[in-house]
Amino acid sequence: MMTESRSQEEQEFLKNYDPARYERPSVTADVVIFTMDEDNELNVLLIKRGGHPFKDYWAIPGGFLEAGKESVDEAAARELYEETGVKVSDGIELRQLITVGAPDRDPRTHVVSVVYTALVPRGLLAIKAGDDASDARLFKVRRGYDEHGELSTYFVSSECSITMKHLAFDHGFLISTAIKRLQGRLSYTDDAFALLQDKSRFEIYELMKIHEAILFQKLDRSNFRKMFLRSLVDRQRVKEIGKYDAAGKPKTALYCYLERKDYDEN
Amino acid sequence: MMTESRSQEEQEFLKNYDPARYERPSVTADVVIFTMDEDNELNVLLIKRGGHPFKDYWAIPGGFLEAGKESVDEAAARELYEETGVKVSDGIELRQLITVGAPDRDPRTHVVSVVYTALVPRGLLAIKAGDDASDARLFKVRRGYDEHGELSTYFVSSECSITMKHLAFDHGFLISTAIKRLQGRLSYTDDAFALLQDKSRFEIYELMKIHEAILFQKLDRSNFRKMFLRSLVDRQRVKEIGKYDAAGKPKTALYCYLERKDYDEN
DNA sequence: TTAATAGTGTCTGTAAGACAATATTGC
DNA sequence: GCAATATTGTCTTACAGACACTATTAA
Repeated sequence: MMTESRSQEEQEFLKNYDPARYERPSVTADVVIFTMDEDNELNVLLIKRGGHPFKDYWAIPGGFLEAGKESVDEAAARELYEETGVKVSDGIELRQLITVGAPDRDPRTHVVSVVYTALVPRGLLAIKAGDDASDARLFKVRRGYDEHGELSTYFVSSECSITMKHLAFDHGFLISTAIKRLQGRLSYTDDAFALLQDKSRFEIYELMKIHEAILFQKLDRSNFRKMFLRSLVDRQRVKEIGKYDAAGKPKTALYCYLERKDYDEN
Repeated sequence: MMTESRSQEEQEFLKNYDPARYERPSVTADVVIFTMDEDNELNVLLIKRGGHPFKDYWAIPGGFLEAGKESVDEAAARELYEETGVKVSDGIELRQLITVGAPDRDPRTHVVSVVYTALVPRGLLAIKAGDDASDARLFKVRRGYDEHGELSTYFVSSECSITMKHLAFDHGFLISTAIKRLQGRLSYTDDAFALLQDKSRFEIYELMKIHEAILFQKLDRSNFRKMFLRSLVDRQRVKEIGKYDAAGKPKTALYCYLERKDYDEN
């Protein structure tokens, strides 16, 4: 990023620049946070809005960018931390999904939202409602037929079940987009590993459960295993770390994920 | 997008809402515009900045979002139209690429840029420099070894050759990201068709040249043909529209692209 | 004993990539 | 004529998906 001085003339220009000349929108960083629960189902974190607009509606966590102080990525990381206690520096996946900016999507003012997807292992989650929320909890993501016989996505917690359409703002659309992206990326990224309880110690079928949860579909054990051994073990994306117990008896094999430089960004 | 009233209380809240409470960043919509030239090379449209900052540097076209008046997508479409005379309503591909928002990427003020990729057939282009630009032209995108022996991307027009690093702001990074995304999407999207001179009347190898230009790599004619017939003709993405001339003699077969609902969005 | 989980093997169809052979076209 | 372009075919390897068979473990 080149921000060093380029000319005396430019310095002069900048001194006289008035940033208030143009009408500006607000910018938020929102995060669709996914995890896996004890039942091997895909979960999404929703907060119950404590204030207007959409008071008492469920929404994805997000907050306004503090202009001049932080980048949009940093705002997203901050939001993730505030809501879950998880830090990006801990190696959590936080990836840009889409930016939405229709003038009327927020009734207060023109809000441009930069939306991220985060994949967090359940064990690391310490969920707390931020100051703008009255509640925060995980919802199981399910696909099923609604009252009109249409296949649609809905969200289930211990206390309530809500449909995509009943979320605040356009958040139903955003989560739907996030799920489709997650499904599309599954075969050529390491997204599934990010949802493992322990990346350095897992069984094949643990990973398969994650694939199944994301795709909403049962997979063939034999074929998944073949894929795993070929695409991951043979290509050194993953290492076997022993399949015998202390007594030397064969046990279910354990594997360890090998971190790599990122291959899809930049 | 739900913006209808939800409660009397919320109406009251909105009446008293003061949008000036928070410091806001500026938002721009920038567009990386690709096309193919007569030499079957990938081209990108750059403008020469007419004012500070980065005066006289080459940059991708873009402009500030008019808050409250237009969506970010509309701002990008407007920018595309101003620079090339091409309208999204004419069926031009305009796709979100990435949003960048570091506080210091623009020396004037905190600018969040939502960056799009546009794929435009050469024949439709009517390039004109916008009011903030002193020049606008197409540059061939090439890969080659720089003075340090590093493989890098650079841009060549009839008059000058510039490297990625010498573009304004972080635009080198943005174009680089756009190219990688284009390459990655090539095999599972219809991006290549968007660059055809005439989608309803083209030869197989015309499409192959586009693939080659995007991948910076020669392809095997025989194998490309097989892929084309299997994945595109058999699956009705494309239709043969005759391989005989008026006299009934066999000619190079012509194909017609069949429009479809989008499969990657939503 | 049953049911669920874990692991292996087989068969088919499809597809990618390398490469050879043969037309056709435009200078 | 040559060179570039167009078309077809062969061969090998790889892999996805369907499915059958066998162990092992836990209730």
